[in-house]
Amino acid sequence: MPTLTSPTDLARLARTFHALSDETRLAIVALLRNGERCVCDLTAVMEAGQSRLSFHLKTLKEAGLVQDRREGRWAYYSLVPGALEGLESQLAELSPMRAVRALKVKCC
Amino acid sequence: MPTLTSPTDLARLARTFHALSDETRLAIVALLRNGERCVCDLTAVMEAGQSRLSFHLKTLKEAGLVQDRREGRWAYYSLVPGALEGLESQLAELSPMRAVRALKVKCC
DNA sequence: CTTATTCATCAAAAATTCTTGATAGAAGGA
DNA sequence: TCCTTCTATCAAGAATTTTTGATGAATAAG
Repeated sequence: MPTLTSPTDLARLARTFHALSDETRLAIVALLRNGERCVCDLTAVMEAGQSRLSFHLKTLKEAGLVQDRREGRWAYYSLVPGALEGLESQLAELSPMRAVRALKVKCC
Repeated sequence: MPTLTSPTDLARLARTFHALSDETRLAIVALLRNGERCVCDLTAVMEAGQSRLSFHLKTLKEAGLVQDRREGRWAYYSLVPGALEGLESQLAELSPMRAVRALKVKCC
């Protein structure tokens, strides 16, 4: 039975949510839904200076939500496959209705 | 087509994630899965002073994640039904694989 | 080799968030 | 009424996060 009450789990989950708790970072994630982008693209599309963007990308990367790939002088960032889906699952674990929903599935 | 790119949406979503970005608040949510609790219970169970807890409960309440009910001198807090599930949906919208999953459902 | 571009990192300042202790209100019991 | 309990709020300080501008490394082009 995964209870998700361990302080360690909660701390890690809190850090992940923190990565998504900023509008700039959410906008980055929304952009990356459409695929990989280099930092220069992101700086152009969003209204953000380069070092500011770099800071937020680092935050997202440390949370395991995005990954980067170097090519020449460009850094391409993309969503880590499954990361958001994993967070969804953890959120579901946090929900009080999980048991009920499981029951419904069994019944129908 | 809900794109979830509107700045307003992102700002609200960011605020919701912020409410969950703190270990103390996550612990509160985890506790409230089992049902309503008065503040005095929470102060006892968690290692937190009363005004600290009050601050975090207010944060969760303003994010629409918990609600309170007064009874005599006690304040009972509980999860807002469906709030976490709603957040789950928004997270799903943010995920790049949504379209693919929809396709899979169609195919199988 | 010199220059320009892309990006990460650093330090300082600004802004925000969190904690703490004090105060006050509301409710109930003696 | 007086006292205690439960809770919210406030202000001050502490801590953390974010922004900004500067610097430097790496890459490539002229």
